[in-house]
Amino acid sequence: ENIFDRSRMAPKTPIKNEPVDLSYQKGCTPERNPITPVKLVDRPQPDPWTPTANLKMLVSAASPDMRDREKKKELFRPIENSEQSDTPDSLQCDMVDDSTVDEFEKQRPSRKQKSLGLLCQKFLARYPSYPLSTEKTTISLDEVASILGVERRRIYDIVNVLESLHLVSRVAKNQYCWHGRHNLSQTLQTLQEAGELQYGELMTVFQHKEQDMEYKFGEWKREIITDSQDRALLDFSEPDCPSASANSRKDKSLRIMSQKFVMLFLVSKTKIVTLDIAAKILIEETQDTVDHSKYKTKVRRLYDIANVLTSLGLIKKVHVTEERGRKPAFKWIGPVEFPGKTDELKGKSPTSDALPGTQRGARAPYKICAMGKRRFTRHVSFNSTQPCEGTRRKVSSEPNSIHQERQDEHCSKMINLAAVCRQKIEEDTRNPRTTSTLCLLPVPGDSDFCVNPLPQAIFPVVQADVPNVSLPNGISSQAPHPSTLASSKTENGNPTLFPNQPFLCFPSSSLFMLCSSLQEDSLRETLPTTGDVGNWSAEAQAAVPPAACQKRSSHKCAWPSAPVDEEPAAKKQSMELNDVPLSLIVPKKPFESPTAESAPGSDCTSAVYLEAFHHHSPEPADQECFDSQEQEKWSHNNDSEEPFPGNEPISNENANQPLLPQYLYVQPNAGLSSFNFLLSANQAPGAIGLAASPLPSLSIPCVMMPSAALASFPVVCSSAITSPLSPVSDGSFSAGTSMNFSMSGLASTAPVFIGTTTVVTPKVSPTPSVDPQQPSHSTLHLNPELAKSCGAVKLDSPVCMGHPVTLLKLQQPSSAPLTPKSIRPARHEAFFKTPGSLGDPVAWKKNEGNQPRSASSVQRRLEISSSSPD
DNA sequence: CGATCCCGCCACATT
DNA sequence: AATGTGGCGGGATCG
Repeated sequence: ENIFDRSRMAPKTPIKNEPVDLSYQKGCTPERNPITPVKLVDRPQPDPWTPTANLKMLVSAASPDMRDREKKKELFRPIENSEQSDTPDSLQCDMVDDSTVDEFEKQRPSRKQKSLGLLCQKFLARYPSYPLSTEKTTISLDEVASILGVERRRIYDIVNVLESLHLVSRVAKNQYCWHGRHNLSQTLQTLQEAGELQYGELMTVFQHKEQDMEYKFGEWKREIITDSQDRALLDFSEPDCPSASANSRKDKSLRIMSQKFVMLFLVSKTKIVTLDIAAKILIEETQDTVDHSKYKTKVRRLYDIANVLTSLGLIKKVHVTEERGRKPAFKWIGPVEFPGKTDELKGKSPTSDALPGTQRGARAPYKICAMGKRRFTRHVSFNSTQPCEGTRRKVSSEPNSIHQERQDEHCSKMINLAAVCRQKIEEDTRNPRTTSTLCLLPVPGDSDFCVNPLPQAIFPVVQADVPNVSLPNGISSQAPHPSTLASSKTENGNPTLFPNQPFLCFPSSSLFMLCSSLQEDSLRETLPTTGDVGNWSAEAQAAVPPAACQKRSSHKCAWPSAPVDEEPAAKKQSMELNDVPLSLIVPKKPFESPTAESAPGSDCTSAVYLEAFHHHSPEPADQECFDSQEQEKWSHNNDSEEPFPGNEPISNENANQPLLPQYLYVQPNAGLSSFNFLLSANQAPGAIGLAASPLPSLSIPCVMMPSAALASFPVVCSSAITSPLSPVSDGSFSAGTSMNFSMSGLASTAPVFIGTTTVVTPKVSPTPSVDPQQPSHSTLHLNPELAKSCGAVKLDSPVCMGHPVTLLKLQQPSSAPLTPKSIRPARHEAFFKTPGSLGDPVAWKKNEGNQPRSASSVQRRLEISSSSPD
């Protein structure tokens, strides 16, 4: 419930009603709610006359908390409340009272409904995950508490944890400032490093045999005790001046605990920490006198923290079974790797400041404060920038380092994206059935690229909504076009699994990197886990003029060869820029120009860049980044050759070209793109060359999918694409050349098929020359064709046991926005729609709490942007 | 019955 | 002194 509506809730919504409820109501008709708890509440079937009920009633009546209950009750009966408000009659009230009592009794909101986790979600739903830098959201504890219908005490619990991660900061009494997740990755990185120092070794021990653990633990404790004082302070950024602010404060424990808790995760190899261990470690009590009560208390606190972290989508509950049985534990599902070289990036990105329209610019100069102290110098942001003041409270923490935000954001986005993907994958791996899946099927043509034929080779498709969770506003949330939406839903419902089908189906809104050959060492390339991602983007950014980054809106294709200078024309500004998850990769090769030429005519929703990517292989050793477990998992399922997008090793040696892996990268549209693709351009022999005019010269094993500007669409590609065949994109693409993806932007989301097989690739309109401008026409024509082709494929090739669904998708999208004018509007629409509003409720629910948040943020952004002409 | 964790008392901090 | 914070743990609920 909460998840959906946040769109409407303005921070200052009247306290009267639960904002959530209101929105909810608006969004859905009451009739639809039957299943929701609310419904239950409404049900006037008071049966209060059970002994228990009476008793409870009396008690509640007598107790002061009656109020609260009333409040809660209201929360749970959104509809009624709203009605009431509308009809201000005492009568109503009375009725309410009666019913309330009864109802109340009956369904005293279950404990769960009042859980801290839920509360936290509500809380988070009120604020954008990635607030615009310009908007400073202040949080009034009182207000929030009343709005959410809880005592302030509870809010403290939440805020304290959030504060420990720098999602908020205390500004004044009763006032907090919302920062969002912009700096989250950085914070986490800092924590990781700190954790490494503090717990690294210990955790290692823990993870292994418990035997020596005890011993180690004791040793560790002693150690800690000796110098921990110092350390502890360090870790906690807050205490800017540890010395000054008399560490006397014993408070902050929740914050500190929270940070430590997070550290444990980050340090842990398995990313799983049991409460038991965490509690023990965190007690840090001098002696092993882990007195039970203390332990108990610690655990209780950890639950509190865990709830919040869970709401943030950073951890999830799991159970680990050990000799003793199963223990409660939590698994880290947040970003794992962080760009190691923040500093470098910083220095490197010339563009950052230059970015046009960057709101950031408006910000006050940030000070870099060396608060970090010894080891944290680097992570300035971590500490509040203020000079120490007497007390912590006084220190109004400045929004954490604003500097290098772009990079950070960028990186974090990447990371988040990756994390999301990974998470999703993991989940899916576990329950393939529940989620839509991305199937990588054996690709006939190219072995390098080939996917494991095993049935297991099912990859989760990242739903459009999924990415939303962690992604910054623009990025993940592709505002799906209505039609798109429909299609996507369909997809959700039916996992795109084509047994034996030579297609690769990719979820939209995800970033994938496909490479031709697999190499062990290239693991670091793995999208999800690696910190490299950040680097890439950073690099790319640096290399490419900022302007180039965005602009699908402009419809111009920024080709590498073609200077991005045109970009300025694009009005869309920097706003989105920040959100652009990926940066363009500038082609280093000359051959690109041809491509550019061919493409120029067409509007590109997204810019496609080809680039010879050199891995700087900064850290060959990076493998570690990769969660070993994950690796195992993957390898487990597939013979080591998993072509999993993220993990796929980069093609290398076999590449024809001396240049190492080249990637074809499609720049997502600013903010709205559905997904990004990175494909290795290196062509392995037999690799697919894109026949399409755009990249003829390039032999690209794979084709990238354009990020449909607005739409998220699935891409299907067969590995063996013969040159003659041009990938067919949805109508909008007019199936011209693969490169025409750009056009897709106009089109709604349509699945893209890239296939080698003739069957697969219907040559709709092979002509690259297709005018992007008139996608509509082509679209029309094409659609039918596509449909046919699809049908043909389906029928003809056993390979494609494809679901009809898939086919449908293809057709649907095209049909929607055919008219030129519609196109425009469509886009516009897309602009304003957020996955949240459009998305499938179920899907949303499935996702972690953060999704909603991000969505909301997106929405906010969009709304804001709306004001300005596109 | 163990896992969770709500609830709110009450000490301490800040205003 | 009033009000803000938040440690803390009893005990209710959940599974």
